[in-house]
Amino acid sequence: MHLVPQEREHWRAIDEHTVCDAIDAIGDPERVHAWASRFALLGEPGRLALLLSLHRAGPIAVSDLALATGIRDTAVSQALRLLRASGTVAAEKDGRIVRYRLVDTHVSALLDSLSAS
Amino acid sequence: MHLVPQEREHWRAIDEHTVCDAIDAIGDPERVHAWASRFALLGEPGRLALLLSLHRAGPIAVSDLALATGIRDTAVSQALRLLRASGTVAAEKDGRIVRYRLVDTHVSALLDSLSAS
DNA sequence: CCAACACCTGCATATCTGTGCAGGCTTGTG
DNA sequence: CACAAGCCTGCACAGATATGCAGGTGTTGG
Repeated sequence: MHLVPQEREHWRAIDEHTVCDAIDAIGDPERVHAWASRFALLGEPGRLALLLSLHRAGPIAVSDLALATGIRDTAVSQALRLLRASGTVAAEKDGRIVRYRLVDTHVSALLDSLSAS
Repeated sequence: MHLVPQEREHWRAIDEHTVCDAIDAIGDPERVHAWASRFALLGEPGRLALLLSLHRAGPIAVSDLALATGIRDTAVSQALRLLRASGTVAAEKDGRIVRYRLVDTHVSALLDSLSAS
Protein backbone atom coordinates (compact mmCIF):
# COMPACT_ATOMS: atom_id res chain seq x y z
CA MET A 1 0.00 0.00 0.00
CA HIS A 2 2.17 2.85 1.21
CA LEU A 3 4.87 2.12 -1.26
CA VAL A 4 7.53 4.56 -2.17
CA PRO A 5 9.10 3.99 -5.60
CA GLN A 6 12.56 3.73 -4.14
CA GLU A 7 11.58 1.04 -1.75
CA ARG A 8 9.86 -0.92 -4.42
CA GLU A 9 13.18 -1.61 -6.11
CA HIS A 10 14.48 -3.38 -3.04
CA TRP A 11 11.21 -5.23 -2.90
CA ARG A 12 11.63 -8.57 -4.51
CA ALA A 13 8.37 -9.84 -3.20
CA ILE A 14 7.20 -13.30 -4.12
CA ASP A 15 3.61 -12.16 -3.86
CA GLU A 16 3.45 -8.41 -3.76
CA HIS A 17 -0.23 -8.26 -2.98
CA THR A 18 0.21 -10.52 0.02
CA VAL A 19 3.05 -8.38 1.30
CA CYS A 20 0.87 -5.28 1.11
CA ASP A 21 -1.86 -7.03 3.06
CA ALA A 22 0.68 -8.03 5.67
CA ILE A 23 1.94 -4.48 6.00
CA ASP A 24 -1.61 -3.27 6.44
CA ALA A 25 -2.22 -5.90 9.08
CA ILE A 26 0.73 -4.65 11.10
CA GLY A 27 -0.38 -1.04 10.92
CA ASP A 28 1.09 1.32 13.46
CA PRO A 29 4.33 -0.11 14.90
CA GLU A 30 3.65 1.72 18.15
CA ARG A 31 0.37 -0.08 18.56
CA VAL A 32 2.09 -3.40 17.93
CA HIS A 33 4.67 -2.61 20.55
CA ALA A 34 2.03 -1.62 23.07
CA TRP A 35 0.14 -4.86 22.58
CA ALA A 36 3.31 -6.91 22.67
CA SER A 37 4.06 -5.38 26.05
CA ARG A 38 0.61 -6.33 27.25
CA PHE A 39 0.96 -9.89 26.02
CA ALA A 40 4.40 -10.16 27.57
CA LEU A 41 2.91 -9.34 30.95
CA LEU A 42 0.51 -12.26 30.55
CA GLY A 43 3.30 -14.44 29.21
CA GLU A 44 4.69 -15.60 32.50
CA PRO A 45 2.77 -18.26 34.47
CA GLY A 46 3.21 -16.56 37.81
CA ARG A 47 2.03 -13.18 36.61
CA LEU A 48 -0.83 -14.76 34.71
CA ALA A 49 -1.98 -16.50 37.89
CA LEU A 50 -1.75 -13.20 39.73
CA LEU A 51 -3.77 -11.43 37.06
CA LEU A 52 -6.41 -14.15 37.03
CA SER A 53 -6.72 -13.78 40.78
CA LEU A 54 -6.94 -10.02 40.53
CA HIS A 55 -9.46 -10.31 37.76
CA ARG A 56 -11.94 -12.43 39.64
CA ALA A 57 -11.16 -11.80 43.28
CA GLY A 58 -11.56 -8.05 43.08
CA PRO A 59 -9.29 -5.94 45.31
CA ILE A 60 -7.01 -8.35 47.09
CA ALA A 61 -4.09 -8.01 49.48
CA VAL A 62 -0.53 -8.86 48.47
CA SER A 63 -0.14 -11.63 51.04
CA ASP A 64 -3.42 -13.19 49.93
CA LEU A 65 -2.15 -13.21 46.37
CA ALA A 66 0.95 -14.99 47.59
CA LEU A 67 -1.25 -17.54 49.35
CA ALA A 68 -3.47 -18.17 46.37
CA THR A 69 -0.66 -18.49 43.87
CA GLY A 70 2.02 -20.08 46.00
CA ILE A 71 4.49 -17.41 45.01
CA ARG A 72 6.72 -15.88 47.65
CA ASP A 73 5.60 -12.46 48.75
CA THR A 74 8.74 -10.73 47.55
CA ALA A 75 8.26 -12.18 44.08
CA VAL A 76 4.64 -11.06 44.16
CA SER A 77 5.76 -7.56 45.05
CA GLN A 78 8.20 -7.52 42.16
CA ALA A 79 5.52 -8.70 39.78
CA LEU A 80 3.06 -6.12 41.06
CA ARG A 81 5.65 -3.44 40.60
CA LEU A 82 5.81 -4.25 36.89
CA LEU A 83 2.05 -4.40 36.60
CA ARG A 84 1.75 -1.09 38.43
CA ALA A 85 4.36 0.60 36.25
CA SER A 86 2.54 -0.51 33.13
CA GLY A 87 -0.79 0.72 34.38
CA THR A 88 -2.28 -2.74 34.48
CA VAL A 89 -3.16 -2.73 38.16
CA ALA A 90 -3.73 -0.08 40.82
CA ALA A 91 -3.04 -0.14 44.55
CA GLU A 92 -5.24 0.98 47.40
CA LYS A 93 -3.62 1.32 50.77
CA ASP A 94 -5.67 0.41 53.82
CA GLY A 95 -3.63 0.59 56.97
CA ARG A 96 -0.72 -1.77 56.61
CA ILE A 97 -2.55 -3.70 53.95
CA VAL A 98 -2.32 -2.87 50.26
CA ARG A 99 -5.05 -4.18 48.03
CA TYR A 100 -4.56 -4.39 44.29
CA ARG A 101 -7.13 -4.40 41.54
CA LEU A 102 -7.09 -4.80 37.78
CA VAL A 103 -7.59 -1.56 35.87
CA ASP A 104 -6.55 -2.30 32.29
CA THR A 105 -9.71 -3.11 30.38
CA HIS A 106 -7.80 -4.69 27.49
CA VAL A 107 -6.07 -7.12 29.81
CA SER A 108 -9.36 -7.77 31.51
CA ALA A 109 -10.89 -8.70 28.18
CA LEU A 110 -7.99 -11.00 27.38
CA LEU A 111 -8.38 -12.77 30.69
CA ASP A 112 -12.01 -13.43 29.84
CA SER A 113 -10.73 -15.49 26.92
CA LEU A 114 -9.34 -17.92 29.47
CA SER A 115 -12.68 -18.61 31.04
CA ALA A 116 -13.91 -20.26 27.87
CA SER A 117 -11.18 -22.88 27.76
CA MET B 1 -14.19 -20.76 68.61
CA HIS B 2 -12.17 -23.86 68.37
CA LEU B 3 -8.94 -23.94 66.54
CA VAL B 4 -8.74 -25.91 63.41
CA PRO B 5 -5.62 -27.97 63.10
CA GLN B 6 -2.41 -27.16 61.47
CA GLU B 7 -3.43 -26.15 58.05
CA ARG B 8 -5.47 -23.23 59.17
CA GLU B 9 -2.46 -21.91 61.02
CA HIS B 10 -0.49 -21.69 57.81
CA TRP B 11 -3.48 -20.06 56.23
CA ARG B 12 -3.11 -16.61 57.65
CA ALA B 13 -5.31 -15.09 55.03
CA ILE B 14 -6.41 -11.52 55.38
CA ASP B 15 -9.63 -12.27 53.56
CA GLU B 16 -10.16 -15.99 53.35
CA HIS B 17 -13.12 -15.76 51.03
CA THR B 18 -11.16 -13.66 48.56
CA VAL B 19 -8.31 -16.15 48.61
CA CYS B 20 -10.69 -18.99 47.75
CA ASP B 21 -12.07 -16.99 44.84
CA ALA B 22 -8.55 -16.35 43.64
CA ILE B 23 -7.67 -20.03 43.78
CA ASP B 24 -10.80 -20.83 41.82
CA ALA B 25 -9.87 -18.22 39.24
CA ILE B 26 -6.50 -19.86 38.69
CA GLY B 27 -7.97 -23.31 38.26
CA ASP B 28 -5.79 -25.87 36.57
CA PRO B 29 -2.13 -24.84 36.71
CA GLU B 30 -1.50 -26.65 33.46
CA ARG B 31 -4.06 -24.55 31.69
CA VAL B 32 -2.44 -21.40 33.09
CA HIS B 33 0.93 -22.55 31.86
CA ALA B 34 -0.43 -23.30 28.41
CA TRP B 35 -1.98 -19.88 28.07
CA ALA B 36 1.10 -18.17 29.44
CA SER B 37 3.10 -19.85 26.69
CA ARG B 38 0.65 -18.58 24.12
CA PHE B 39 0.80 -15.04 25.47
CA ALA B 40 4.58 -15.19 25.59
CA LEU B 41 4.65 -15.91 21.88
CA LEU B 42 2.63 -12.75 21.28
CA GLY B 43 4.77 -10.85 23.75
CA GLU B 44 7.56 -9.94 21.40
CA PRO B 45 6.99 -7.13 18.87
CA GLY B 46 8.67 -8.96 16.02
CA ARG B 47 6.72 -12.17 16.48
CA LEU B 48 3.51 -10.23 16.99
CA ALA B 49 4.06 -8.46 13.68
CA LEU B 50 4.71 -11.81 12.03
CA LEU B 51 1.56 -13.29 13.51
CA LEU B 52 -0.52 -10.30 12.47
CA SER B 53 0.79 -10.71 8.94
CA LEU B 54 0.08 -14.42 8.97
CA HIS B 55 -3.35 -13.80 10.38
CA ARG B 56 -4.52 -11.46 7.68
CA ALA B 57 -2.30 -12.26 4.71
CA GLY B 58 -3.14 -15.94 4.62
CA PRO B 59 -0.38 -18.34 3.55
CA ILE B 60 2.70 -16.23 3.01
CA ALA B 61 6.30 -16.94 2.12
CA VAL B 62 9.15 -16.44 4.58
CA SER B 63 10.91 -13.79 2.53
CA ASP B 64 7.65 -11.87 2.15
CA LEU B 65 7.24 -11.93 5.90
CA ALA B 66 10.74 -10.51 6.21
CA LEU B 67 9.82 -7.79 3.73
CA ALA B 68 6.60 -6.85 5.46
CA THR B 69 8.05 -6.76 8.95
CA GLY B 70 11.55 -5.51 8.25
CA ILE B 71 13.04 -8.42 10.14
CA ARG B 72 16.03 -10.24 8.67
CA ASP B 73 15.14 -13.54 7.09
CA THR B 74 17.23 -15.58 9.50
CA ALA B 75 15.47 -14.00 12.44
CA VAL B 76 12.14 -14.72 10.76
CA SER B 77 13.16 -18.34 10.35
CA GLN B 78 14.07 -18.60 14.00
CA ALA B 79 10.77 -17.08 15.02
CA LEU B 80 8.85 -19.40 12.73
CA ARG B 81 10.67 -22.35 14.21
CA LEU B 82 9.30 -21.44 17.63
CA LEU B 83 5.82 -20.89 16.27
CA ARG B 84 5.98 -24.19 14.41
CA ALA B 85 7.20 -26.10 17.46
CA SER B 86 4.34 -24.71 19.52
CA GLY B 87 1.76 -25.61 16.92
CA THR B 88 0.83 -22.02 16.26
CA VAL B 89 1.65 -22.02 12.57
CA ALA B 90 2.02 -24.65 9.85
CA ALA B 91 4.25 -24.77 6.79
CA GLU B 92 3.38 -25.72 3.23
CA LYS B 93 6.27 -26.31 0.89
CA ASP B 94 5.86 -25.22 -2.70
CA GLY B 95 9.03 -25.70 -4.67
CA ARG B 96 11.73 -23.65 -3.02
CA ILE B 97 9.14 -21.47 -1.37
CA VAL B 98 7.65 -22.25 2.02
CA ARG B 99 4.38 -20.60 2.90
CA TYR B 100 3.24 -20.37 6.48
CA ARG B 101 -0.24 -20.00 7.84
CA LEU B 102 -1.80 -19.52 11.25
CA VAL B 103 -3.43 -22.64 12.66
CA ASP B 104 -3.98 -21.95 16.36
CA THR B 105 -7.55 -20.74 16.74
CA HIS B 106 -6.93 -19.32 20.20
CA VAL B 107 -4.11 -17.16 18.94
CA SER B 108 -6.24 -16.20 15.99
CA ALA B 109 -8.97 -15.03 18.34
CA LEU B 110 -6.47 -13.05 20.38
CA LEU B 111 -5.20 -11.30 17.28
CA ASP B 112 -8.73 -10.24 16.48
CA SER B 113 -8.66 -8.26 19.71
CA LEU B 114 -6.04 -6.06 18.09
CA SER B 115 -8.26 -5.06 15.21
CA ALA B 116 -10.60 -3.23 17.55
CA SER B 117 -7.92 -0.90 18.88
C1' DC C 1 26.27 -28.42 -14.49
C1' DC C 2 26.42 -24.09 -12.29
C1' DA C 3 24.62 -20.15 -10.14
C1' DA C 4 21.02 -17.78 -7.94
C1' DC C 5 17.39 -18.14 -4.77
C1' DA C 6 14.52 -19.45 -0.67
C1' DC C 7 15.03 -21.25 3.46
C1' DC C 8 17.05 -23.48 7.50
C1' DT C 9 20.50 -24.49 11.24
C1' DG C 10 24.34 -24.09 14.77
C1' DC C 11 26.90 -21.26 17.43
C1' DA C 12 28.47 -17.34 20.04
C1' DT C 13 27.01 -13.21 22.23
C1' DA C 14 24.63 -9.65 24.40
C1' DT C 15 20.60 -8.66 26.65
C1' DC C 16 16.69 -9.31 29.31
C1' DT C 17 14.20 -11.10 33.15
C1' DG C 18 12.58 -13.76 37.08
C1' DT C 19 14.07 -15.05 41.74
C1' DG C 20 16.06 -15.22 46.27
C1' DC C 21 18.22 -12.90 49.95
C1' DA C 22 18.95 -9.29 53.08
C1' DG C 23 17.28 -5.43 54.86
C1' DG C 24 14.26 -1.19 55.30
C1' DC C 25 9.82 1.30 55.91
C1' DT C 26 5.20 1.98 57.71
C1' DT C 27 1.41 0.61 60.47
C1' DG C 28 -0.98 -1.75 64.07
C1' DT C 29 -0.63 -4.32 68.67
C1' DG C 30 0.69 -5.74 73.44
C1' DC D 1 8.32 1.64 73.59
C1' DA D 2 9.20 -2.76 71.54
C1' DC D 3 7.69 -5.99 68.42
C1' DA D 4 5.34 -8.14 64.67
C1' DA D 5 2.79 -7.88 60.36
C1' DG D 6 2.43 -6.38 55.66
C1' DC D 7 4.78 -4.64 52.05
C1' DC D 8 8.57 -2.74 49.38
C1' DT D 9 13.37 -2.16 47.54
C1' DG D 10 18.30 -2.99 45.99
C1' DC D 11 21.49 -6.21 44.64
C1' DA D 12 23.49 -10.26 42.75
C1' DC D 13 22.94 -14.36 40.17
C1' DA D 14 21.13 -17.84 37.11
C1' DG D 15 18.32 -18.97 33.31
C1' DA D 16 16.03 -17.75 29.17
C1' DT D 17 16.04 -15.46 24.69
C1' DA D 18 16.62 -12.63 20.64
C1' DT D 19 20.02 -11.60 17.18
C1' DG D 20 23.76 -11.73 13.86
C1' DC D 21 27.03 -14.35 11.41
C1' DA D 22 28.65 -18.11 8.85
C1' DG D 23 27.50 -21.80 6.46
C1' DG D 24 24.42 -25.66 5.00
C1' DT D 25 20.38 -27.95 2.11
C1' DG D 26 17.35 -28.20 -1.60
C1' DT D 27 15.17 -26.16 -5.70
C1' DT D 28 14.82 -23.52 -9.98
C1' DG D 29 16.52 -21.56 -14.25
C1' DG D 30 20.09 -20.64 -17.77
